[in-house]
Amino acid sequence: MIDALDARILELFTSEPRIGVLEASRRLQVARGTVQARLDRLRDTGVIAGFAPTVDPAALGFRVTAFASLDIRQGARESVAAHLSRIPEVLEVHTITGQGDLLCRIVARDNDDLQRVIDDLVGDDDIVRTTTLIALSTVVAPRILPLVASAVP
Amino acid sequence: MIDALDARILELFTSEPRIGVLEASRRLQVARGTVQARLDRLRDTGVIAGFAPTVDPAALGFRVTAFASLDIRQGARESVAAHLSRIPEVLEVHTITGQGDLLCRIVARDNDDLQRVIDDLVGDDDIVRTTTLIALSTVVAPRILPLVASAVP
DNA sequence: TCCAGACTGGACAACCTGCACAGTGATTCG
DNA sequence: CGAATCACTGTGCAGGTTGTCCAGTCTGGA
Repeated sequence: MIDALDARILELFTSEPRIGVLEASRRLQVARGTVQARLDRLRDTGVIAGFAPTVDPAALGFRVTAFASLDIRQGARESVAAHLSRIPEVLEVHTITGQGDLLCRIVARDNDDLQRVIDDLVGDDDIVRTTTLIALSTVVAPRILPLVASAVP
Repeated sequence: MIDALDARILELFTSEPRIGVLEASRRLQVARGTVQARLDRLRDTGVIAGFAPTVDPAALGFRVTAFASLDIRQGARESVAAHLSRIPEVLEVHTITGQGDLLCRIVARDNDDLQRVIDDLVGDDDIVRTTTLIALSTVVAPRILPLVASAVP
């Protein structure tokens, strides 16, 4: 899938994104065209989904992160999904196995605000039950480099 | 915290990251220095955490995403955290309220591979119980723009 | 009214990008 | 075995962009 050079490119651009292709090629001791071609390929194959800036919700004032598990009425997934996507504090929703039907990642300004967001959430009659888990602290921050390294043959 | 111009800058760089400061200033009808100053400030205040490439685990061959809730022995959080951070498939771990003690986001190549990852996970004696939720589909993909828009006064 | 902060428009040198090219080495295939 | 294919190298060029200045203007607040 990817080789050691790809991994080193990903590592380099993850730790120093503003580095540029030329400087990267110098650091990696390869030709500029090679780095360019690798980056193009990584983008084409979808490994690199994009170079969007990473926005920190906490810095925007949304200091509370929580996960909500939703049980929904059968066949109502579409409408619930539409409902959830209209709530800006809902950052991510997955269909899951197990107890609940949907798992949402949500943020709020504080605990009071979280109550408001959850009230918004459950404002849909097709949502039967919810369980909310508040994230108290981040033990391992979102990361991808170890996985990239482990993906190299 | 941020104003409408900040929000438009974030939107623009999120949807077209390779755009550059100059082109952005043209699109937004403001001076280049303004965009540059705003970007610097957004980075200084931590709103923009970075411009790291977004790596898609699925494109790397890790097609299964799951969430594992771990109950751990009291006072063992540190050692468990160290244990988890050594597993590359563990992308993110939070301390949470509620049933479990830790919530992990993990990926694996397929369901068989997920079993291996979970076996790795529970290989720590301080982990008392685990519940695993497999993400079957993504209803709302990770997003931040609606939140950015809602943060504007 | 005055001031500090933000925005504008302009300038400059230095740098980087996108693109192209020929040459080389390794691997695959007939 | 020879040929073809592919990736990488090293190089060059034109054009655009960046980082960094500056002076002037505008705005809201003291």
